[in-house]
Amino acid sequence: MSTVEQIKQQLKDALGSAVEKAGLTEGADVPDVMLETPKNKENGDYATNIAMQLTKIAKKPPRAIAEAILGNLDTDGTPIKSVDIAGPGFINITVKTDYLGDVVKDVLEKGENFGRSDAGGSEKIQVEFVSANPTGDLHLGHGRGASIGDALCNVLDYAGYDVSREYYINDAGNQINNLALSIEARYFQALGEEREMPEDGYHGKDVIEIANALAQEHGDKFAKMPEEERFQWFRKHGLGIELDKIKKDLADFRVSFDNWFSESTLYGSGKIDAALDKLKENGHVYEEDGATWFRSTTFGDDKDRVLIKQDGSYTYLTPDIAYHEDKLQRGFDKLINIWGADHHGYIPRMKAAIEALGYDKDTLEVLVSQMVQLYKDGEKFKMSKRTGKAVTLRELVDMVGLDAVRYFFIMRSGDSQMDFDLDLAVSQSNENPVYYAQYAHARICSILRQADDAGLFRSEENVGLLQDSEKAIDLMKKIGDFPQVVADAAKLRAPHRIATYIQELASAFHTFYSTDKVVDPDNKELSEARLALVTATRTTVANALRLIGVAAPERM
RNA sequence: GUCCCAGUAGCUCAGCAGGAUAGAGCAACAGCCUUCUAAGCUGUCGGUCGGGGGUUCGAAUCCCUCCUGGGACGCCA
Repeated sequence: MSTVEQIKQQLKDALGSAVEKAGLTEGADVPDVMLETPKNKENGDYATNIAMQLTKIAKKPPRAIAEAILGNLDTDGTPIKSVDIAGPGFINITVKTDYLGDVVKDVLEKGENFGRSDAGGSEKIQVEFVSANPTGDLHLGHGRGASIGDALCNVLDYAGYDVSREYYINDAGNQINNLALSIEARYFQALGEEREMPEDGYHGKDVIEIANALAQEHGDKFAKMPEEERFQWFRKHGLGIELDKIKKDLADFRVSFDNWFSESTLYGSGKIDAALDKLKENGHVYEEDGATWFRSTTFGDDKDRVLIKQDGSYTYLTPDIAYHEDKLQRGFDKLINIWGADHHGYIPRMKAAIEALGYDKDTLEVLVSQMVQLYKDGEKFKMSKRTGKAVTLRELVDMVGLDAVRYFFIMRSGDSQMDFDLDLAVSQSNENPVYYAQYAHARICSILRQADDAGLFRSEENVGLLQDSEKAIDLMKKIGDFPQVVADAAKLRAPHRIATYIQELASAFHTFYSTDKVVDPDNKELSEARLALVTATRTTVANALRLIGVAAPERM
């Protein structure tokens, strides 16, 4: 339990027993004492609305209840410095600040593990994200999904969940056939023959490059090959190249996976039939118009869905159901999928399938990452120079830099559509929020270098001296919040909260820095204490930045 | 037409398992570098939380309805 959690628990215990002693509940269920942090500092360090919540049970006005609680509150041995009643009946609590030194010590002791908690109770969660079809380059939307997914996984892990990252490779469907046919057409074109692209072909430049390379390396070898053999060869080759490219793009984007799950393995293993059988046994499948249907409307979907088409092949849904069954059989308590906004209509049927397979529908959570729109010079920026189509992730990173891209994608909640301002992201100025936090880190590193030169080193002995400064107190409080921020971000699946916190933490530091001199050879003890604080700040900033995949530079 | 997401300061957005006087960054304006990095700090300006109803001690937050923007509605993936 973190230092701040311990304080809060003590406050809750003290308030809880005061409620009981005041005889306000008369055997009724006592609501949990909720502590919140008031927005306004004037209202103390913590506040509780317990008096208002008890109005129904105690049948008294909230202020009278609050007075009764305070009358029975035993503050001895608690961190409580003062309490008062405010507004409609809030109990505001101001806490003694001695514990803040422990926060600093805690950070220094835990280092890169400061912020970790066991809030998640080792719940086994699998997060599936990106999962772009291996038929072309990753684009902006995938980048946002990757940023959110990776940060969410980091946050879940830090908050004590047992997390597994997975990428589902759609390597079995029609789209791969189309890729093969597209390569084939481009290949013949490269040999100088007239060839039309297939109807649903991939017109991207990457396919042309693949075909040109084949023609250059192998000449007309494939033209002489039997059609089926050639097709299979192009299929396998194209898939391999596209997938390798995706893997490299993601690795360069600082995103990694525990497992790359191939859709095609579902076919050989009999898992698709097994899933279909299970749906049939549970009575959710029927035949109509020569097709096999899933009665997903039973579980709230708009309409029933086809599982096996008239031509005998599966729809996209069928192997996907088998895939989710496979995930659940692997023992995960919860599955989180991060999908692009264009797939959100798919959610009800997938949840229906989860339910039809006999699982609680809340076992699957789908987070939708909304559209990204690039802006440049105040206007929409759409076209990639290279392909004439959507801007790829790699191009975006080349334009604005990895840290800025990761930061911009994570600083907004995933379920808002976002405008990505290229000019702002590129600008190396105070307009760009990504530098604010990085600068705090670099500044601290600079202070530590200078302290080192001056022969001053951090010491935990006199951290009590830090309480002389209001700015230092605010900074320590902010640091102490970090474990809870991480736990909340994990629970609410809201990794963007880490970015919000980073801004607040950096702000608290910059404010402190502007007035409180750290390295001061004339005041050794205070310097040592402040060096301890500043080191703790650096650790916290670095840990938070690491969670969202942004670098913490030592110099800028 | 149905469903999903969004609508909060000039701009981009936080806040939304109900809480106090709605926040931040940028922009604008006024200050602060002989002192650890001014990519910084301090202050000012800026709001019918899309409109209208409702629920209650209390609503940006929950419910209904309408408006606007985006997306999805395939035996494609």
